[in-house]
Amino acid sequence: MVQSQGPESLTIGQLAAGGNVGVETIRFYQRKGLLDTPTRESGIRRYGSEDLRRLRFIRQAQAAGFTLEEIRELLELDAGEDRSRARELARRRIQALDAKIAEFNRARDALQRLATECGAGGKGPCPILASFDV
Amino acid sequence: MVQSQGPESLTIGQLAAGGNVGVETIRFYQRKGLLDTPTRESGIRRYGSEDLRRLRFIRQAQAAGFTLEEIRELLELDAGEDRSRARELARRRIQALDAKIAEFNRARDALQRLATECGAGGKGPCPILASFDV
DNA sequence: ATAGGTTCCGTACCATGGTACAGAGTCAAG
DNA sequence: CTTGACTCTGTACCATGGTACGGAACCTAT
Repeated sequence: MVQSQGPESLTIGQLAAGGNVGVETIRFYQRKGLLDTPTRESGIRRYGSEDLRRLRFIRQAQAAGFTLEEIRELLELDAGEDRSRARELARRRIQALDAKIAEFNRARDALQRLATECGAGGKGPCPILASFDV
Repeated sequence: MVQSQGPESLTIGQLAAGGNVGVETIRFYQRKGLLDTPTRESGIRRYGSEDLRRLRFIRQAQAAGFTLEEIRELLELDAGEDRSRARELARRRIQALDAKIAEFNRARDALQRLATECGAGGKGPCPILASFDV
């Protein structure tokens, strides 16, 4: 096992574990420009807590529905001066999220209806298609 | 222009238009077993309102987060007798939807925070990563 | 009867977000 | 000083959900 040398000197495997992703995913993000590839003093590259923070951000942002490409832009923006662009991206995404949340709630209702009707002890097939005919 | 002959005799193009998808998408769904491929009396296949209903169901179910594979199963179930299986799928999906809705709400809050902090007229970069550090 | 828009069928290609090697190098513990 | 775990680089492959295209057949209005 590779021994830890503090939070500022993680191997790629430790970084991956810390972000709950596979090593290959880290490399994939590096190729996409989402994480940078540190220079190496020895044969092995070392990562710090900032990398871990970025990695975790990526996963959060993904969960918020951002694409990797959008996340790449957000990461650039985080360092830059363009406040309006960041606000714009956030605003758009909030709208998309609101739409999705509403849609999911409608779907939830339809499924609830389905589960109820289907559980009502009747016989024959469940009216699956019908349960979505709003 | 191809003339309509009533709701029970749609061309693939009309079906596609009615379901708000492209013709190629219909064919794709046919290949995947989500829609069936009617026999043709003449050189051109004809579709009916039941096909349109299935097509619309597919889009609804997709919006509810079902994969095409799951949708295929739902469509089979709709005709069959296995009420418990359908209920099970619905139940699982409701749980997944609830989780997603909660996640999206959290993300929404983070983005709202970001937009606010970022819009507060300060100078320098927005604390994008920080806004997701819960 | 011919031109145009559709349809048919097969196959190829695309984006997104990874995942899986192979072969060589590195590193730490025993 | 070897062994075993881990890393590095490059390239290939995967699933999902489509989208595009070529060439032939078809169908309808003129």
